[in-house]
Amino acid sequence: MGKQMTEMLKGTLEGIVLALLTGKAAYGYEITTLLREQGFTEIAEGTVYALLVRIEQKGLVDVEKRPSEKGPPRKVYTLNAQGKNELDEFWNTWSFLSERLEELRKEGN
Amino acid sequence: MGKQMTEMLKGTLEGIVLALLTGKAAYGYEITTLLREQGFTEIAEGTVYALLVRIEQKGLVDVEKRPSEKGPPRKVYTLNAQGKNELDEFWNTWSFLSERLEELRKEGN
DNA sequence: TTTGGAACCTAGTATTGCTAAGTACCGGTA
DNA sequence: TACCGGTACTTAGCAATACTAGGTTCCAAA
Repeated sequence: MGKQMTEMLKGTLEGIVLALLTGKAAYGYEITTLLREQGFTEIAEGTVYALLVRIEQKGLVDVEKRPSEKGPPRKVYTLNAQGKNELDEFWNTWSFLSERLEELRKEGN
Repeated sequence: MGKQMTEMLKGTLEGIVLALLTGKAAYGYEITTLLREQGFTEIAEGTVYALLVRIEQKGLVDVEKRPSEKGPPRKVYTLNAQGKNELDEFWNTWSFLSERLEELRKEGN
């Protein structure tokens, strides 16, 4: 992963995962796969699991264990009310930053 | 500063400062003021100085000391060729992330 | 002399993504 | 049976970066 991307993901990856969970519960391995499909091809597996632990501890998601036919049980994450709030805030913060950067890019000669 | 914004600035603040330096040299105190005017009202002064040390050590800027009428000498930073390359890469990384996020936002129901 | 603003510096902390290694479960294959 | 590969999750230690909270220097004005 490019160093720039790694640093830029700090603070956005959590929002990205929360957004992925909107309207659709998912488990860790699945989320990693989704991220890779969306173009984040080099996201480390461990990164995702660590992030999921974090958002669970923050109370942004509800967790349910479900058996899998192909391996150890899955931990399925569902966005709860608090998680939705956090996601709203994330979009606000993102919008602000995004607008500032687009202005800066325009000015750049 | 909101915690989300703090985390989101990781990886973008450097790009923002490089962008500010495009076509216009500036010194630390001035850059801090510029950032505040652009809406980043709570950027810590120490953060900017530390960042300037970093980009100087990475060789992205040239530095010149100039006397000031009102205090200790200013350190004026100018974007050099390597800095312009870094800024280009920054915009590429930013564009990628930005596009992914806009897609995610659209999908969010 | 003291105060305040301009201008810069830095040690320590918290957060977060990555590296690298591991465990558990199961089906297929030699 | 024994092994391998894919699914699925976990964790300890490291690196990068923004913040906190102090500090220093210089000069002019009160």
